Amino acid sequence: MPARKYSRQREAVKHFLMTRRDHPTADTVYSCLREDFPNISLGTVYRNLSLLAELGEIHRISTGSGAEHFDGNLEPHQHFICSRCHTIYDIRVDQVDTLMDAAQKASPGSIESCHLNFYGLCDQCASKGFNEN
Amino acid sequence: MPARKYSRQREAVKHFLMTRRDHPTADTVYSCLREDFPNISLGTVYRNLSLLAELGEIHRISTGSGAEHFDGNLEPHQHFICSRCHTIYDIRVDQVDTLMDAAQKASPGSIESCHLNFYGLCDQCASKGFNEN
DNA sequence: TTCGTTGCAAATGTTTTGCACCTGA
DNA sequence: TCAGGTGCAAAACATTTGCAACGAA
Repeated sequence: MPARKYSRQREAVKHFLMTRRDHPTADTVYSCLREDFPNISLGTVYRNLSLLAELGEIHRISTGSGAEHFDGNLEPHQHFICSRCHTIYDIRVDQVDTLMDAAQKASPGSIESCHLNFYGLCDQCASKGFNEN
Repeated sequence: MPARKYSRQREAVKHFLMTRRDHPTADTVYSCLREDFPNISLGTVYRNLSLLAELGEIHRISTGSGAEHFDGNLEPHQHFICSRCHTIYDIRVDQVDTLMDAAQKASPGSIESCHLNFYGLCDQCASKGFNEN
């Protein structure tokens, strides 16, 4: 890994994610940062998102539909993803540490992290009378 | 949802996944099926994978790196994904039902399924002396 | 006959990369 | 000074889609 230098852009990407309570995609980060950095490029946003994720300073969320989402919230938490509107909600489940201990016993390697996504219809969509399909 | 007709290709996609113990990508499914169906197209493979996943006859696995993987194993199980070689291992953790009950209480919607991925270095990679980065 | 399915190819959407220039240390 | 970072544009991937022909019911 090469040495790292300060960059205004990287700082802005991280700061932006930390002040959001939702889970933007790279493209959303790009559009929003453009307001402060009219010349920032999408490539730079992607490069910094990948780097920050690798450093563990942000989290990458794969929902299984379309683009990746990013999360600046480092508190341990999990996600509920609505199968209809694809909104990602934060939820907090306590038993995760116990779960990881149990999983470690059955695991072909040393577990370092765990992504726990719950899927279903969110209450908003349910109240609009949507059913699953 | 439209009525469904039998198709040799869809049957082959499903059969292929059920006989594999690993977790192929769409492209792998395509390449392997080409041996039996020299004319099958990638589009058809994608269409059938999506359809089967929607019907719950196979599972879609998002690892967060590159293409989606598919799994014909419908037994409840979870995955350990090596951060270095990206191999997906099946693991079995028992507490998942309890966990889902607990999550339901904190959830902004009705939970229907849950994807649980563990990340870390697999023993193979660890023994090759790799560290995390 | 009907309508879902296929193969093909083109299109789309997302992410990565090469390169010349810029900038922080 | 110089390695890392940036902007830009092109490329690389992964996946979806339009359409005419095909095939199951």
